[in-house]
Amino acid sequence: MSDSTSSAGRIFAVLRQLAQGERAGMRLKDLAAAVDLPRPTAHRLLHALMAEGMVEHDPRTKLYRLGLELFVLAAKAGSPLNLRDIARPGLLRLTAALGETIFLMVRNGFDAVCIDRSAGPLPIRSFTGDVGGTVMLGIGQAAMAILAFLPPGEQDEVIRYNLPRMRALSAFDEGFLRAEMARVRGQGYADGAAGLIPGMAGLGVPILGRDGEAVAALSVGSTTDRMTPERNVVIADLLKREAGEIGARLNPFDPALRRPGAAILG
Amino acid sequence: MSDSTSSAGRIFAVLRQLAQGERAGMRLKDLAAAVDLPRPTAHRLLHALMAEGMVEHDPRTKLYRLGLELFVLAAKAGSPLNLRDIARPGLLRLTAALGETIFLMVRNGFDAVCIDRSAGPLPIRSFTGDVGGTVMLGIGQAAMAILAFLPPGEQDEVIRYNLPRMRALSAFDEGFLRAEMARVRGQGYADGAAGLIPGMAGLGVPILGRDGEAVAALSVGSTTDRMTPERNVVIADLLKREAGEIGARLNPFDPALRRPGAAILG
DNA sequence: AGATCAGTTCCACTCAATGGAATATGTTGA
DNA sequence: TCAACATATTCCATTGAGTGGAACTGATCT
Repeated sequence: MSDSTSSAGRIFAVLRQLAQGERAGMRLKDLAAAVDLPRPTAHRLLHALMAEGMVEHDPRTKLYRLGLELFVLAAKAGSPLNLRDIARPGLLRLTAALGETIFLMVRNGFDAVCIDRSAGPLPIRSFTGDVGGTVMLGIGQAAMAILAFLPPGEQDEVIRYNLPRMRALSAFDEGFLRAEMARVRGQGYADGAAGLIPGMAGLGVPILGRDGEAVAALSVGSTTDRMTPERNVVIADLLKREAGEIGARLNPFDPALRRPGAAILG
Repeated sequence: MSDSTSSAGRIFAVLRQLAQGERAGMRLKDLAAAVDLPRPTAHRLLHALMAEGMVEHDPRTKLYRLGLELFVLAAKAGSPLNLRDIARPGLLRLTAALGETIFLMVRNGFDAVCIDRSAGPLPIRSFTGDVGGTVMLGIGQAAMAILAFLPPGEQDEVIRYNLPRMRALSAFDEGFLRAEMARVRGQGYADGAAGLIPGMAGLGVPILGRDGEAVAALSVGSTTDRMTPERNVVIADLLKREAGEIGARLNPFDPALRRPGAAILG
């Protein structure tokens, strides 16, 4: 933390704390304690954030919570030619064709973030949750599909970083993870082997950048009874087709870049 | 601007500038000029934001753009009992029943922000755009539905603030706006009178808080040929039913609040 | 009604952020 | 290929913006 502008650190510590905290919001005292700031400092910070619309305050209950301006910023975030815009038609086609909920997940460091979701008719529980939801690379079909299609060096790095975090939740060992990655890489898609959420199953395929490295994934979230082995093959094919098209539209000759071949995503 | 923590102001000025700027990102020089900061300061700020994951930097092109962590924060933002979660089933039902794209917009000061969207089969252009999209209260059917169902005092305030902003875009006069508000209030829904986007039409109904004040809106985005007067009535009825149910589930005896009757949204 | 606790305001001090200058890096043109 | 330029990045002495202890206010509990 050598030279980090500490204002920024504090501001986002506060915002993250509000994001973690109770849905209804947090009181000043608890928030200040949680981020380890004196009350007056936290107070001033919160009011600055309120002026920006990033935090809301219910005067009746004295609760602070995240403001809607964050949606406005998030809407513009993401890869340059906007993966989301490119992928949307594909998501809609898949939902229409399969009658399932489709997720678009992007790699973000050691995690994958859901940046779009096209909802099917049946209600789905997923650890991804909704747009903005995060999972460790390797957990769930989409994030597994991404991990399985990273270059080996990066895979190792991700595993080294994520394994300890995974153990905290459940029993994941490196051997199992690597075997699963190999299997997924072989068949070209991740399916719902790990029954992390009872009754729920899914299937994910990677979206590959020009260099053949996974930058994102498409996945289906569904129930176990709808994901039969025969249907899985059909679904995987459809997903692969769309993912391939998205990847192709992502890559070619990015006009914003000097030469073709540049990575689209950091 | 008396005592505002200027760090926060600068940080969000930078983020907003990145949101406005070109999709592909901005160079340090231009960004610094745009937010009127010396280059080194902008540079330090950007790197602090990168450490937080709020900004990404493509080393090849030297372009800075908004990072995916914003999605993570935005996912947790919004009203306490999470209007979005409450409303989602309704959005899905409506999309299924009507085959149209449904928007969920929430009031945010003088604007309305789209916080969810359930996509129908046909491609829709709307000024709202997507989740995170913003429109002035009064523009478009959803934001008009909200405006029309605010208490008179607030309506005046909104009009006073928004009219100048509106004139910049197109010819809106106060008389027209007020007449439209009265009409919408009378029929209980906003329909696509103003053809701001050629070929596109829509219909919005308010979601009312316990005090009868609009806090949000449901709207349909569609094409003019699909929005016939007869169908509008059917659509309005369906929307009203769902909006009523959402409003009801929003209000009663919020357990987070001491007494029933508190406003859910700031 | 008094006590207690959370929220808010105040302001002198200080240390963190600032930004001018210097350096490094990469880009353009000849 | 190499100079000339433009942009990005690092450095560090200066300083004023943010800090936080203390005091005030107002709400809530007993």
